[in-house]
Amino acid sequence: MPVAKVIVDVPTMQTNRPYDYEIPTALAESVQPGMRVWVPFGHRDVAGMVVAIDAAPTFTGELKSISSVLDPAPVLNAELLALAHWLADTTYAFWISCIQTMLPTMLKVDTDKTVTAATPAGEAMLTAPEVSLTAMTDQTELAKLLRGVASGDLVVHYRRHDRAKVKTETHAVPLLTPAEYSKAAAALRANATQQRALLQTLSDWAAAGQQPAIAESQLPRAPFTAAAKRGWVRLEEREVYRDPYPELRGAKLTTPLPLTADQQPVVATVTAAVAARRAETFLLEGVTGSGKTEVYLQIIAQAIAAGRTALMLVPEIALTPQMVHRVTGRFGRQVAVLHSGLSDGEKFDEWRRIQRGEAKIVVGARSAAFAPLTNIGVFIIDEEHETSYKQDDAPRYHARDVVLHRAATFGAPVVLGSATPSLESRARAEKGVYTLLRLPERINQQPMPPVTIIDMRDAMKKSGQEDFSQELLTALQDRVARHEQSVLLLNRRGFSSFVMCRECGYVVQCPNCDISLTLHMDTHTLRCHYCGHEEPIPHRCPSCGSTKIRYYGTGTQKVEAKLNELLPEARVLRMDVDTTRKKGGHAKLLAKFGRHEADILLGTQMIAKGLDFPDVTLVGVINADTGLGLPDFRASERTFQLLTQVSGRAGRADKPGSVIIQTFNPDHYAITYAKHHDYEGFFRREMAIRHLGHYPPYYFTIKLTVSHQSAEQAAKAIYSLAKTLKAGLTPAAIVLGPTPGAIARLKNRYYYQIVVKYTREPKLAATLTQILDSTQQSGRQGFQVAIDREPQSFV
DNA sequence: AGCACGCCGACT
DNA sequence: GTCGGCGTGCTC
Repeated sequence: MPVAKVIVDVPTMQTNRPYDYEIPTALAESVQPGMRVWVPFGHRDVAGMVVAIDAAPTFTGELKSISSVLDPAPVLNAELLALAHWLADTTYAFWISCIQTMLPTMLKVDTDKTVTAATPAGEAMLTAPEVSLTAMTDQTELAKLLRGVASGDLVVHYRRHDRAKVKTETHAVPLLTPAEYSKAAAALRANATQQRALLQTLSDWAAAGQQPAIAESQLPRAPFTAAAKRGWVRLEEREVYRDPYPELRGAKLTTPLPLTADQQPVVATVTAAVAARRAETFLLEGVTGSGKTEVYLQIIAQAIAAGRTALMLVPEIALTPQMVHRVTGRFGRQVAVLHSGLSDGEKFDEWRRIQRGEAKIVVGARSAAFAPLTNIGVFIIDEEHETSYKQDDAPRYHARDVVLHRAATFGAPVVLGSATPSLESRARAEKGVYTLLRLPERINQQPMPPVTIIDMRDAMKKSGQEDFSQELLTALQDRVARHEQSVLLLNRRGFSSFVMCRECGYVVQCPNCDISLTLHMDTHTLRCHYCGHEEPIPHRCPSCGSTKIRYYGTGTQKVEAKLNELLPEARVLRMDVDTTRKKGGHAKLLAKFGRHEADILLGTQMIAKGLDFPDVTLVGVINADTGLGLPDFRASERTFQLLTQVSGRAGRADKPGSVIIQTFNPDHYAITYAKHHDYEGFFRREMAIRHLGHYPPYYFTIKLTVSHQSAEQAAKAIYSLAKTLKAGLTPAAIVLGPTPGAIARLKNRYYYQIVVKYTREPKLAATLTQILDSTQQSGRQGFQVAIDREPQSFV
């Protein structure tokens, strides 16, 4: 007797495995792996996912039966089901959580718990025939209802409501001939203007053989329903897709641009791998403006021509209309776009277009790595170094790993593109694991803009300004006078979280770890998140003795005000989380700047990515240092990447551009290599440092976090966890901590963590699984354990 | 996550 | 004597 293996929607360690269910004869034909089902579980009903159909149960007890099937066809195919299993294994996340992240939100089943009256006494307890307990906030009311359940006066129901709403439009199917319509019109009363207009419209549609949506007629719905009753027309509900980019439709498709001598071999090499169905990974190192996007588009075109599909990932922030326009402009409606700016309905519809094979190209942010494309011919990850490809919460996956895994199953090449590849990827290219491809020249042979480094230690003394050097102010003034535009980057990473001397640029370091200390305002101390070292906040600089040592950080609002004061004639556009919160706010601001309605675009990180304005001839970086001060071994890498990227924004068209970088650390290698646009130089230097410090890419890393409402409980748990962990490790592994989390208390929970650096640990996976299991058993009292492989940061 | 089962304090 | 507190264990 066949049984369904079901992963139930109960995200706990104990239930993180398939449960056997009998398939009722009525459903024997319809139940398939990849379908969502509704099953009895314990004392209630829950949603679940069928992951397999087996010939016989492994469970020896009495089986329960599947109550109902929620999907007419599987929502996950065999490849994606296997991917979910692999994802759960590699990220230590619950299987069901992985399944849910792979599906659009609209396919998540909402369960609602309600009560209805079973007796007259029960009726008296309820304000409505059916009362929901899920949304109940009033605790005394809830207690009252639960007593009613206990006494038998009320009965509990578990209702599921599917969010998956398909949008429909009403279409009109004309049933008469034009001649018959004019006859009907003639029979109308003289004042029936609306009916007459409707008959005319229907007659036109009948003549043209059309069955359009009634909305197109500009007539109200009422006359249509009346007409349907008279047999003049039949109304049909037809499914439509919610189109996130209606404005892009109807435009003529762009044609491929001629390739440069650099681009051509890149396209040829990758398309050869596509044709050979070879799962080779290419690292495409191309400077800003070297025409990477055109290369991607032509590779995609080749894959589509070969009858295959293509998946392209871009960072969320780069999914501007500009970018979407380039891809849809080339491939039209074959493209599906997936990103967080879409409504749930739009995402669901794009997802269904992909699943049905109607969209063959997917462009999307991180989670688009799970797009239900079949027969994928090529994978592309643009700006491959971007940290947003790693998800911060469970399942803690990296989109790059997901793509590489899928590429192996499809036998398809992967292109990782970046002007500043992550050290991990560049090192793999060095070792021959990836194939390195280069686009060293900008597309129109333009030189990279000259970069001037301003030493703020001197500049502050001269100008008396802490945010603006005289050089930067003069340059800005000059651009305003010439009606050219400027971009000003305020590097906000690490806002106020570290302590630096304004006199000499000294940042307080840990004596044991070669890493800057983090400010903890709750305890007024500086702490090291690697080894747990702690010291009081100094009042004098330990290096030069100055008293100008303070928390470092500055805000966009403050800088904007300063700018208005110093350059009153300049029109400033501020772009940060506050001004772009609204949907489309980001795009609106950029469009405004593009229309030349401002002289200076002032913003954080988000202005560094994917924007291309021909009239920008000056890029200024107000504070290049903030990233450097972070207690993060990737601080130099991130600073270099940011500075290089933002520098590439100056003078992309016919006007030459220049870059001014203000810093308190003018001699830091991340800044000097960025000045010379020297990625390779930076790579060698940083690799040497990583080697010495036993950091990635020489070592793998894993972070374990324990949290609990009680600080003592959490601390106790992390030490016992550390003991178990160390028992499963070889002596070669380096264990950092336990230390308190960067934010020791979050939402009234206390966090402790351990970081392990290792190269080869055969027992590590088993040990981690064991840790997860044991903390769940003993941890009934609210322990949470999180495992993060290759965390973005150690803090 | 829910929910029941089961063993100890302040009430009708 | 009981009602009910929430610790512990299970859900095919």
